[in-house]
Parts: sequence; structure tokens; C-alpha cells
Amino acid sequence: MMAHKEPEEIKKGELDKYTLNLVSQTFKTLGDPTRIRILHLLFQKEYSVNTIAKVLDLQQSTVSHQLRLLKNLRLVKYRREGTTLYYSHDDEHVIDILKQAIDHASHH
Amino acid sequence: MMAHKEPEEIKKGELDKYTLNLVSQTFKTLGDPTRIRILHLLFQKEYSVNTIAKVLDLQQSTVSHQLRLLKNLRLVKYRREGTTLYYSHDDEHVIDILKQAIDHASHH
DNA sequence: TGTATATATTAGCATATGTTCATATAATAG
DNA sequence: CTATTATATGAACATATGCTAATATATACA
Repeated sequence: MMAHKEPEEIKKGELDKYTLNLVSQTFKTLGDPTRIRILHLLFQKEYSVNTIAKVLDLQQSTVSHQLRLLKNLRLVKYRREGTTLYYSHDDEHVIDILKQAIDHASHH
Repeated sequence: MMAHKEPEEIKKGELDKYTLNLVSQTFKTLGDPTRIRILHLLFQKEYSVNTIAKVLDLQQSTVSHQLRLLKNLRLVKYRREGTTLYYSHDDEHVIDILKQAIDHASHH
């Protein structure tokens, strides 16, 4: 339950900094409608940047910016084919958590 | 998987607005270190506002503000005893998701 | 080389967010 | 009532965030 315990200052049962940062950053990244829509689109299969933009009615720049955030957190990866980059999800666990949340929220 | 489908404009497999808002708002709320620390503290049992502030080394005002956010999203509830309010978590599913994320993140 | 297409990047702006300080409210004891 | 304790609230501030417009980069191809 608690790993990476450098002998720093860890209070009774408190989360260590590393875990706290990673968890909050991950949730913060999931806490935006645009990024959720992108990840939701990538549930089934990979999509190019332009296709994502068209399907979700977003600007190419917007999609690119958000994909960079998602890529920094290793939530998506990409594959190149010519000038086209095909993005797909890259963290089964986070995707699973997102699916749970969507499922929970959509049941009213 | 998709409920509350008012016959509005729902594209192929896209999330409806209600679900999208609820999910993103929930994740956004979980995306802050202070709120995670508070919720993590409430994993086991209820705590008063002042106790939370002392244990987590936060100002009373900060804790109160964040608890209000959490309460608005029904993530916590409280019980009054005199002038003291004892807060506890109020959404098993979200707590479970938070636990999963912490567990996943702490395993390095 | 030059052109076309796909994507990335930078800067700017408006809005959102989290904390602090000061103050207000609520409940209890005397 | 007054005083005390616990909590909530409002304003102000600094910082973070997300989008857009413009531009840059990269790959492919003639």
C-alpha cells in the first residue's frame, strides 16, 4: 500500500510525496472534459490527431496540446505512419478507472 | 453504460453532457493534493475540522473550504456534536477509486 | 528543390483554482 | 446576556489552466 518510503518525513499513515503527486496529477489530468472525451474515444482503437479533432469538433491545436499532456503522463502513446500520428491509450489501469467512473456516473 | 439519454444531440458513442460533467468534476475534485490528503485521512474514520487541520498541518479555513467542495460533490458528509462537526466520506465508489489509484501509484 | 499535409509549438488571454486573512455564524457554558 | 469554542464565509491575491491564433517543424512526394 505504501512504497518508496525514503526515510524522510512520513507521518502516521500519511501518503508519501511521490505517491501524492502522482495520484493528484493523474486525477487532475482526468479532470477535464476535453481529455476525457479524447480518452473515451481511444477506448476502442487508435486515432490520428486530425481525426480526433474532427470527431470531437475540436481544433487541431487543442487536441495536440491535450495529447501532449496525456503523453507526458504516459496515458497515451503514438505510432507514426508517414506524417500521421496514431494515438492510443497506454495505461490500462487508468483507463479502467476512467471506465468505472463513467459507468458509475452514467447510471444516473 | 450510457444512461439519461435525453433525445438531444448525442453523437456516435459520445458521452452525454451530464455524465461528462459529473465525471470530470469528480476527477477534478480528486486532482488536488490537499483534498486527497483529507479523503485519505477519512478512509478509516470520521474527524473534526480542527483535527483534520492539525493532523495535516493546514489552516482551519483551508480545510473548511475544501470540505465544502467535497460536500458539494457528496464525497463527504458530516455529523454534528455540539459545536463540533465530524466529517466522514460519503461515496464508497469514489473512495474505492481513490484507493485503487493510490495503490497503483504507490507500487512505485 | 518546392509544395502539400499532418502535427507541434509558442504566446497571449480569459477564466479557474487554492490559499490566506479577516470576519461572521453557530452552539454551548456560565 | 457574555464569553468561548468550532466552523463557515467572503475578499483578495498569486498561480494554474485551457483555448485560440499564428507559426514552426516534419514527412512525403513531384
